[in-house]
Amino acid sequence: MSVPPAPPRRSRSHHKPSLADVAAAAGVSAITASRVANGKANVDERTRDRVLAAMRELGYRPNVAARALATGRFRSIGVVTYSLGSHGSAATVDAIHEAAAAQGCSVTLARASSASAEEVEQAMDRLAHLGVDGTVVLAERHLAGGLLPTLPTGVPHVFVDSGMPSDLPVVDSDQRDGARLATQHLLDLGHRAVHHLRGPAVSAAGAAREESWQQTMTEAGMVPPASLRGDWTSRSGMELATDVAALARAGELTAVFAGNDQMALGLIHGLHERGIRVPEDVSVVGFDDLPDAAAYLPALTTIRQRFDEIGVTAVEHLLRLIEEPDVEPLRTLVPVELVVRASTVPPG
Amino acid sequence: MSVPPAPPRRSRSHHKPSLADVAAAAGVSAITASRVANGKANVDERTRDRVLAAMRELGYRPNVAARALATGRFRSIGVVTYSLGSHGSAATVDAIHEAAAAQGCSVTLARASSASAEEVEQAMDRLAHLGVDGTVVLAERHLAGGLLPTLPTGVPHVFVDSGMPSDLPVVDSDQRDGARLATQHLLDLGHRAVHHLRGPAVSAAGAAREESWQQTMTEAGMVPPASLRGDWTSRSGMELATDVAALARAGELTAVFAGNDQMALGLIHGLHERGIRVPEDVSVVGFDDLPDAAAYLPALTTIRQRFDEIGVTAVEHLLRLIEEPDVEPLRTLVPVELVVRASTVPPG
DNA sequence: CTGAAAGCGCTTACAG
DNA sequence: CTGAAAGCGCTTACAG
Repeated sequence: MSVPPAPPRRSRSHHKPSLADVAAAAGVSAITASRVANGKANVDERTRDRVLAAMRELGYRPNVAARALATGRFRSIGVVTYSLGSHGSAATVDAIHEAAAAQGCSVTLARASSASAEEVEQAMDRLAHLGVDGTVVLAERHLAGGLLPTLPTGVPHVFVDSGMPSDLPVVDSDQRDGARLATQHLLDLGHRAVHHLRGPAVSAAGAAREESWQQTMTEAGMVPPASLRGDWTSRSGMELATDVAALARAGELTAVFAGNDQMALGLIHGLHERGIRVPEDVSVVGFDDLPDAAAYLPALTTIRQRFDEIGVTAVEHLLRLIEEPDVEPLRTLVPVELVVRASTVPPG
Repeated sequence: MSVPPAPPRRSRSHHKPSLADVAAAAGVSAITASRVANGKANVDERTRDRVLAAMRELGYRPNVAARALATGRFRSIGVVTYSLGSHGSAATVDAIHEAAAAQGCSVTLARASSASAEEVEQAMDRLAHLGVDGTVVLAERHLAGGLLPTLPTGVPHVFVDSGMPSDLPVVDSDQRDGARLATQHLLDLGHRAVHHLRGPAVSAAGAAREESWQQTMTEAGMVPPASLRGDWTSRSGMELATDVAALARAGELTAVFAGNDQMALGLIHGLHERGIRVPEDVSVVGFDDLPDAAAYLPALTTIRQRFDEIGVTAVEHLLRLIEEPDVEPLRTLVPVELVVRASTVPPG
């Protein structure tokens, strides 16, 4: 008497279980299983339990591709970024990611490997292929501006940290207020010769900080001197120390508002090498409040940016735009804060 | 005489054009259009040009969800990370992203908001739902170890920067060699009392560096003193300065190998506050070579990690595992390098 | 070199 | 509260 071959046990096979497998195991239709998978209310409690048990038993995972294809929504947002190298962009991406996850959205990265408009454009193009419901773009003005005409249509965008035209949704730190705070702090300390070490020409944030520094000086009755131009790196700060040292020795400079913490750090290093002490001879204020700013020598007085809030706000805006494409685009300015430490004192 | 209404021009509608639209516009079948979209060779050149032109004209973008559903491949890799806060993880993610993009893969982030094993596990679970072909996990040993039993099956994983069991694919800096290099550098300078400021207990990298420091000391005929324990932050380095200063004053310490640059920075700050000079009184070596390490005061001697190469290698391994699931898992040690700057000198 | 047909796994109205 | 049927947009053998 021959033993009949065991029937193939489909639902136990090594193939990833589908909703249909779950449904079969639970003795319901795929559509009911789908309802359970999506947490819909209109399912009998006992049915739900059976389906849930089947899912657990089979190790069911929904197939996002199928879901996306059926719904037309990817539940994913894209982030275009030049690089994660700067603390600001890394922290912002971190916050974006957290906020997106809280909304059940995943985050897909698209990186523009160089700072050229084409690169950013290509990155966005890739994203458009990648299946996202919207994107947040971390980029400087010239980049974002250059790619405006070619933005992939169909999905909404939110811009962070850039000086985009006012009819576009933008989230940014209150750059102008930060620069005002920094400059006024130095002025309040009694400095009259407050110089500015600005960021690269292409940076909208750099431009805003410089303008606000100028304005603050002017309103205080001072003539703002020519600003020095760095490129955000500590190396550029070190190099600029030559000029700053000369000005300081000539008595034309007692304080510097650096466009960011890294340049401030480099500047302090360079001044030290030339025998000029911070803060005794020159006071320095930065911008960003990097995680280690309090550990610099001297501990750095700076403007704190709320990268976390920028990220959260950007996601909030983007999600609203995804839901209601016709809603008015918002511009949000995230407040900054002056953090006084040891690098600023009254002029000697 | 009434004008007949214009026929609806489907292919020009605001709806996203599908491959079928492209095919219709080009006068070919969808399958031929698909071949062109995927760059297959077996298409007549003139046919290809027609299809390409139609794609351009319609602004066609492939629907990744549909493609993934049909092929079973997402062309996307997941990255599980605790946070992008540290330069190391941000730089690694950056490199992963670049390498993945070069292979036509997108990168999806999954963030474990706390350093608990459950969090990392949940993050991986989310990724499994998110549709990735594999994941690279940036996590400390205890985390990765704790979640081993529950790793989502079906997709391969590569671990970075963690002390996983040897049968798992791991990519990591050569931590032991780095610690040896740092310690030996101090020894070669003539220091005998080389202390170690180690990372948190849970860190596999921290443990490896400590062990290698101990071994190097022992092999040089020295008895390694008790190490001090920080948590990677510059703040913890500042706090540990109290103990280090006491040891230095007692003549029991002339050099410190700090587990990372941030702790080194904080330590130097704390020592300075207590009137102990680096490098005149105490030499300090870090680990990482952060972008600003050369701008610290003094410029920091440290061990350079090649985060870019770690990321690239991790992607390489993962992609191979995706292609051939049965391939032997590899462990790769990425070389590190000693960078000598101003924070180390012979003992006074 | 080109195409007709089936199917990937899910959800969405529409019924009942 | 539950289900049958169609369809999301693409690709994959299989023919020719």
